[in-house]
Amino acid sequence: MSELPLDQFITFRLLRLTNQLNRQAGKILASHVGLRLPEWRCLAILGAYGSMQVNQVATKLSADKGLISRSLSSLEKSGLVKTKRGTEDKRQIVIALTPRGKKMVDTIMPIMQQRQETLIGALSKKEQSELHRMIDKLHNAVQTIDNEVI
Amino acid sequence: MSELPLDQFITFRLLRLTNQLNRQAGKILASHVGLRLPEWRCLAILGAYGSMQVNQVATKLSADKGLISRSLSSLEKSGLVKTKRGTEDKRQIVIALTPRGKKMVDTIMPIMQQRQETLIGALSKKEQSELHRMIDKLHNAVQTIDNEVI
DNA sequence: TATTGATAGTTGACTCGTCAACAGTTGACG
DNA sequence: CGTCAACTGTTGACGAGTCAACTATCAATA
Repeated sequence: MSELPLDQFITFRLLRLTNQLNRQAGKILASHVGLRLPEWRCLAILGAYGSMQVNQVATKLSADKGLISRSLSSLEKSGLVKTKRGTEDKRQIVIALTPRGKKMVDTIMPIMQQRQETLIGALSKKEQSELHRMIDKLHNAVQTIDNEVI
Repeated sequence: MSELPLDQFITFRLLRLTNQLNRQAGKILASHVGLRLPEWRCLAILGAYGSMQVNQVATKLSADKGLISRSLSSLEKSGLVKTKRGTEDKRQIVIALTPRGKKMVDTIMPIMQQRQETLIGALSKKEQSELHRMIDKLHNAVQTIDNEVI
C-alpha cells in the first residue's frame, strides 16, 4: 500500500485553504450584515459593472446560474437589487442595484478590500504575481486532465 | 484574462480553482466507483496511517468530525471499513480498512496520483515548493485576520 | 462516591456548489 | 408560415462543508 503524505497533495492543501477563506468570509458578512457569500459576490459584480443579466453575472463569477438565480432572488426580496424583463428579448432579466444596494456595496467593499490586502500582504509583490501565474497554469492543467480522462 | 477587477481578488481566484478541482475529483471518483469525495479522503488517510479513531481522521483531514462521521458510516455500509468500540475508552470508535477497502485504495490511489502529477507537472520544481510556501503564508494570514476582526 | 467538567461520536439544520429537468422565448431554415 | 434547435431563467435534488445540540462515556476532585 502506498505511503501517502497527504500534505503533499496540492489539491488537499488548496482545498483546506479555501475552506478556511470561505468560512471566514461568511462570518464577516454575517456579522456585519445579513448577507450570504454568493449574494455579496453578486452585489460586488453589479457594483463593478452596472446592470447585467442573470447569465452575465453567473459567467463573470464563474458560478452556476442556478445559484445566481437564487441569490439574486434573495437580494431582490431584501430590496438590494431590482429586476426588469428585457424589452426586446423577453427571456432576459436585467438586474440593477437599488440605492440601498449601492450603499451596501460601499459599506462592505472596503472591509473586504482590507481583508484582501492583509492576505496578499503576507506575500511579496513578486510572490503575488507568481501566485496569479501559477493559478492560471493549474487552471489550464485541470482542463487538460478533463480532456484526457473524461 | 484578468481585465475584471474581481480577478485581482486572490480569494476569488483560489475559490474558482478549487471548485474546479473538486468538481473534477468528484467526477473521477463517481465514474470509477460509487465513492464520494470525503469518503475517498477517509480511505486514503486510513490507507496511509492505519487504524484510527473518528476524531483522528477528522484532524488529519482538517475536516469537520460530523462530515467524517457520516462518511465513515457510509463506508461501513459499503463494507470498505470496519469499526470497533475502544476497549479501554468506550467512547472511542476505532476504524480500520477491510480487505475490500484496502483493494479500493490500491485501485484509486494510482489514478489520483497520476492526476496529481499532471497538475503539479504544470509547475516547475521551484514553483511547486514556492506554492507550498505561499499556501502556508496565506494560511497564517487568515488566522491573523480572524484575530483582528472577530 | 457523587458531582462536575471534559471528551468522542452522532445527528439536525443550514449554506454553498453542481447538475439536470423544465417553461417560455427567440431565431433559423425548410 | 411552422418546426425545431438554441437560449434564458427557475426549480428540484443532491453532494460538500460548517455549526451546534445532544448522548454516552470518562476523569478529576471535593
